[in-house]
Amino acid sequence: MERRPVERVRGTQDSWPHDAQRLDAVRRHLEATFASFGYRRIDVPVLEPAELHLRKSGLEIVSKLYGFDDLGGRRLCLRPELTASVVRAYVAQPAPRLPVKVFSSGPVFRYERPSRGRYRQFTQSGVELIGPEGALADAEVVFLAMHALERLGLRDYRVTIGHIGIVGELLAGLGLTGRWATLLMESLEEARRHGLEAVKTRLRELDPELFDAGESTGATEPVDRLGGLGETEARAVVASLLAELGADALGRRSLDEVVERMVRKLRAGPNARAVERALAFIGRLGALHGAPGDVLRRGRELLREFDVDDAPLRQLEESVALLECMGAGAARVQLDLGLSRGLQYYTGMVFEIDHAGLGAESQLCGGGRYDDLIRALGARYSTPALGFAFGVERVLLALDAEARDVVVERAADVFVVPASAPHEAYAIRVAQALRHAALCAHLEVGRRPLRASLAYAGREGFAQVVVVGETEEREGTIRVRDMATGEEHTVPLAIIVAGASGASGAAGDALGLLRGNGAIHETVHER
RNA sequence: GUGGCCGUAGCUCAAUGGCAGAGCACUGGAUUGUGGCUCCAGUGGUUGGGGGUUCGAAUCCCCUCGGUCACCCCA
Repeated sequence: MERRPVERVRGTQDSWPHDAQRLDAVRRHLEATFASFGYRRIDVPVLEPAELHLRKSGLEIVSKLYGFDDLGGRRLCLRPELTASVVRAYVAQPAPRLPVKVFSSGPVFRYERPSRGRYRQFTQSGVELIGPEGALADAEVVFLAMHALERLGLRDYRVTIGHIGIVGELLAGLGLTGRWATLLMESLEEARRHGLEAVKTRLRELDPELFDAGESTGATEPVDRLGGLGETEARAVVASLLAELGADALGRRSLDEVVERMVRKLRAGPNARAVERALAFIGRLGALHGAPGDVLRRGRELLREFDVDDAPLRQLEESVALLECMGAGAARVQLDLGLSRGLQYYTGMVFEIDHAGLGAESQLCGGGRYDDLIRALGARYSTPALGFAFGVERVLLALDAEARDVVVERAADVFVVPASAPHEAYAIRVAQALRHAALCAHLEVGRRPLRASLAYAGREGFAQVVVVGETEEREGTIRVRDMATGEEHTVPLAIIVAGASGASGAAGDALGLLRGNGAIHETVHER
């Protein structure tokens, strides 16, 4: 038989009661805030068809998907986030009336290299708001996320807001769609962090043909070297040119293949120019970050220069103004027009919340607007929507970083000890009576010497211990020991029983004694 | 995914090529129905795992698993 212990799966955690309670307390605080804004819980599966997350999530998520085939040969995955599942649920059964305001919490999975604050299984808690469009909805969702942190007592966080729609307008204006639009969207984040040259290098590797065509023809002077020729004519021209050069140069490729490639390449001029122009814009846009007023002003200038519709920027401006109304001032909020986020379903406002005390994994929350996702997941209609999710473990780390406590409320604990074996039955009755009176009664089941039980109760921090033995059983009483003072009182069991069914006077006194002045506010804090 | 550091008792750590140890914790006793202090005794280790070098490896080398830090990316 194998003796070695079975190891925990990499990137997962065991949370013993102390930590599990803290996590649960944070999650409940977040959910209470969501509820206070009118959101209600929705539960969705941890297990989903892999396709759900392959459709619109983007390479980043897809490459980290915990996927597998089940016994029926279905391609499944452990969900990497909550939004897609909630939207899937909505598409399957749309609510009769909009808006839909739901929150969900639970484990999500990403196959990454683990480190502090980054786990393969972690807990997300977030909201989705389906229905409303416009700046007020954007602002309220961001404010909700901020307010949730405020209510936990956090102060050292910062919100960064951007808007994917700005690049979207530009690409649409340049007629860029499909693969290139996606590639360029992805480049925004890269440009922001590593500069435009890094983006160009990557794109050149990805599609040297198209890109070099743009470079060689010159970005300022686009040339469609096939003029207005139709497809058939163009191919004929290219084929005849090749014939003049001699077909030997063609190598193993068939003539048709080569002709098609060349036609495509020669036609690449305008497209490549569009890419160039988009990149120039993206490079400039990615550099726009900082205080809202400043960024908005520079953003307007950039859009005018490139002749791009400034509707997204105006909406962003409105959201910032509304956030200010809500009390979320510029001290906490900054704009970053290069912010694009890894999930590709975002279409409009996007935001992140970071905490200064967390080092490399500083992001507490991420979200944004995903107006196309509902259609992308199969609905025949399109519905605007937005949402965000917190990383609950990271919120916990942030609380630690700010030396904040999480308050866990619970009933008082009482330790019930039979003084000797013959009185175990009576001790059981006593414990049950205490439980009926809304106390947490821990029965000593170890059958160890009384002093060992008391030593244990002392170390464990029980405020009150109930000892019952021969005398107590005969008299129908319990002996209550205050562990802090060593004082003991004898209380008739009948009073406790009466107290359980709404009592006053003596019963109230007795229960107050056991509770040590009512419910204990246990402060749980890891140091 | 790339690079660095770490892994010895439940916990914190010592032992740098020569008998695997200490403190705390845990269990029992001194004290038969009364804890915290004190004293005595005890349990607990394939030194993360596998292979190699060596008369001899916790120690040196290789592989691997796990953790962690910085990148990358994200919650």
